[in-house]
Amino acid sequence: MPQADRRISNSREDILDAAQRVAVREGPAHVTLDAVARDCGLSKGGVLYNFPSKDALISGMLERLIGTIRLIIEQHREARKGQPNPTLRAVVAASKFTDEFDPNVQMAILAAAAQNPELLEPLRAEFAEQYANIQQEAKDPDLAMVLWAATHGLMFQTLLGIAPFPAERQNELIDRLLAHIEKSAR
Amino acid sequence: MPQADRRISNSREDILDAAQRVAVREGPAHVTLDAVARDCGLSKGGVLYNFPSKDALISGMLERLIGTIRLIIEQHREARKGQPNPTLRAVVAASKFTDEFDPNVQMAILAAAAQNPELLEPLRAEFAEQYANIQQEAKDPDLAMVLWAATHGLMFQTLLGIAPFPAERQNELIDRLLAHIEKSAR
DNA sequence: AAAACTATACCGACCAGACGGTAAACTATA
DNA sequence: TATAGTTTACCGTCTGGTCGGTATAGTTTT
Repeated sequence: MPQADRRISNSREDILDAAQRVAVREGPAHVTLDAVARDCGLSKGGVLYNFPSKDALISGMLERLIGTIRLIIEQHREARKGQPNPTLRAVVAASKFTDEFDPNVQMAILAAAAQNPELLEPLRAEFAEQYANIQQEAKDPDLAMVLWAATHGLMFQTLLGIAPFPAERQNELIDRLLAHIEKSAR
Repeated sequence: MPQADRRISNSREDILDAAQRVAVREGPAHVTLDAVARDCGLSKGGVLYNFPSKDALISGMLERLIGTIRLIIEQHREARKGQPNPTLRAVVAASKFTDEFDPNVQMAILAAAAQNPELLEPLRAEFAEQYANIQQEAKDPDLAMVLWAATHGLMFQTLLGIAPFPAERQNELIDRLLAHIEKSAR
């Protein structure tokens, strides 16, 4: 990503921004090519020039989403370098910041994935990598997996809006998770 | 639900059966009123007579799904009556049988919920009840929640096809979960 | 008991709108 | 002037939903 590339066309980023805005503002179902085009001040043709299909657009959204999450995780992991279970702890800690990512955006991706499961491939890859790292670092791999899964359980519950407790309680639980991990490392 | 009621019209059940078949056979995106009607040998009008809207149909699917899962959980809970954490252990144990419910069916509901989150209300209610029971029964409520969440994490991973391990490993993990619960009860 | 009436369950043609995608023409830039 | 980027106009399809109509069974009226 040299500067040249970015200047020539930051339309892609603009379009992805617009797609997110549309998802947040109008709901996951309204992330259509027309709506996105309208929002970013481009024509539909212009959008389709940058993303040759709607699936490509959704893919772009997911990849960018994973990218930013990855960054957060990486920061947390850096801070825990040398300590036990750095990846697991980073992932769990990062999950506290998930609220910043609007559920509607994630739901838009999920809805698209219902029609074309391959769209989730980047997510699968990310999970596979996390899995490998966590397993390798863990003294008790099974326990590590349980705690990793718990994080996802909490995330999905809030994503779908079916969590039976408020956000603060969820944060408590995440802290409890982290405590568990530290205890298990000893 | 006296017998009379059921005999007068089992169309609703027939339609729900068809909707499931369509979801499994053609994928979540193809669960349309036309497709369901075709599959159950009714006309679209007939389907809409029984379910006044597509949302109503999806709602029907979800409610029936929850009903059957509830049954399984109830059986497990009955078998654990008097022991500690009966609900939590029942829910976790029942999650082993989730594979029997085709992901496509669940994805169809999820996709519809992206357009109308209220559709998930029955699920929210079910979760709230599980939550209340589990919390009340647990000696360590936080830990119980972590394990409950872990179950959901595993379920969602396989539902979305992004689990980084095979089904056997997942079952191992569930057993590990159960072991954890028993240990924590002492 | 025959006729008139009503309710239930269903049919199937049709519609309006949304949506993804295409193609040709235009524009600016290097 | 060639190429990248974008616009405009249009198309075809899919889909949820409406609506008038029908057949059958049951109920009331005469």
